[in-house]
Amino acid sequence: MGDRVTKDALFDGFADIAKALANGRRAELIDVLAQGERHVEELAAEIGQSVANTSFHLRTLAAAGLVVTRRDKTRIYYRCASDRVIDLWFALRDVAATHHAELDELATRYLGHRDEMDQVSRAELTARLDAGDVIVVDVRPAAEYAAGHIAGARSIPSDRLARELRNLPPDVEVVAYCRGPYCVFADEAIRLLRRRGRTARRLEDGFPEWRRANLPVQSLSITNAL
Amino acid sequence: MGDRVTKDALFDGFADIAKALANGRRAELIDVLAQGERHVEELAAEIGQSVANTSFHLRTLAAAGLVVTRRDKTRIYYRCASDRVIDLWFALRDVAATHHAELDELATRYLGHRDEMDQVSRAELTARLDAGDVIVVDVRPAAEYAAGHIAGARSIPSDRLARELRNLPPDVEVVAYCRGPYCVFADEAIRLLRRRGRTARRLEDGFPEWRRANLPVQSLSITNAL
DNA sequence: TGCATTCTCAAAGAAGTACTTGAATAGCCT
DNA sequence: AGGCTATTCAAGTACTTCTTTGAGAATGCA
Repeated sequence: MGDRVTKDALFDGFADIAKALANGRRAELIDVLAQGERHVEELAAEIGQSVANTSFHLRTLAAAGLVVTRRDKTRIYYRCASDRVIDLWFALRDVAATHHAELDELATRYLGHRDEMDQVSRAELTARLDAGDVIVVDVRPAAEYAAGHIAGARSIPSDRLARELRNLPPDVEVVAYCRGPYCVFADEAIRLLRRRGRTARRLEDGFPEWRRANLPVQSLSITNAL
Repeated sequence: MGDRVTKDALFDGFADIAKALANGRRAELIDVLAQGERHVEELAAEIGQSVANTSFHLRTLAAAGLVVTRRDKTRIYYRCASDRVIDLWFALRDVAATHHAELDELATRYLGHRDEMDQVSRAELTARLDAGDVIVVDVRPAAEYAAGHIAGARSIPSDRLARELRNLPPDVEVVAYCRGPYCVFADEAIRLLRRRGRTARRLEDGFPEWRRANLPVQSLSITNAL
């Protein structure tokens, strides 16, 4: 009790959690799993890795307790172990954005320039949803919409937006959202919508941040309006 | 923009932050630096490592942007780059406590059994400090008290408590605090005080949590009552 | 029961990390 | 200027991690 060896072992335990996140592919996995549960094959496609390597990274995350699994027939679904894991991921991103010297440049290269002023806040969207004068479009992959989305949002994955645009009622502003601040789907959607003459803005951040703010969400099986 | 290679580079950037924390000795350093700034030699003693190795770990933390330095004469003082780093450390500990299978056992082995019911909440201590019917004792090393402490607290580092106990007014409850939930100083102090017949309790968590809750703090140079 | 699907495991090489030792640097003080 | 102190750097060894490949295990369906 109180000795060096035990203290070192304890802090090695904390470091184990950080080790689990200390790989870019695993960070991508957590970012995807923050949207909701997914199975291995989909996750492998999302992070652009082999199924074997994805499985290896998922086991690493599971060994640290960050993700848990559920089997349905031959599929195994992974999900974040709890909202605490999501909060840790947010905190990590936050530190990276504030202090990591090169991250700004990397983010700009991946995302392009984004006009922060041109985003809809969660508070504004809540009010506009109540007023009913806005169409909210979820441009993430359909599996993520199914696992959970903003209550009242409509799913149009970004690769289908060009085709389905005609089905959106005209003369109503569109608000698009995606995975979060480091996701390009909503930005691409906004650009496309504006080229087609629509009024469109991006929701600040994405679905996980909306959910963590205790705002109303739905999933295709369970409705969880708050 | 939006391509695989750039996305991987971006998430490797996030992983860099996690890598910085992915070592037990660096985790200990952050836990100490969450108390306030310290110089290399002290930090080396705190984590039980050589100065060279401590310096190496500190540079690793600095390269990731988690800590920054300040020179004063021949000493170099390290401190956390911002409160976001502290929040990340809290989030990491939180996940570890909730999901890391062996951490509970490691923590109990290091800390011994701690009666959660027997702690003073921050809210209660704030009220009692206003009422003035309590003595608050900071049992961390003197350097940490100097860098910042609870407003109104008195410094008695745990290794000096037995000798200085007689100077504490009798018949007043003592509340001891230290670095946080994974620090043994306050627990040891409480045990000693009770053996000597004093009424004594531990403050929940420690100084960094008090400060992050925006409660009044002081340092030996600057007073920052809120 | 047999076969397909989905995921995990094992081995192996390349790359990266931790800690020690001893030398080098940078700023102080007389 | 010269010696002093505090810190960093460099080299070396032992250990760990990442990714690929191909085999293996668990479940479901016909």
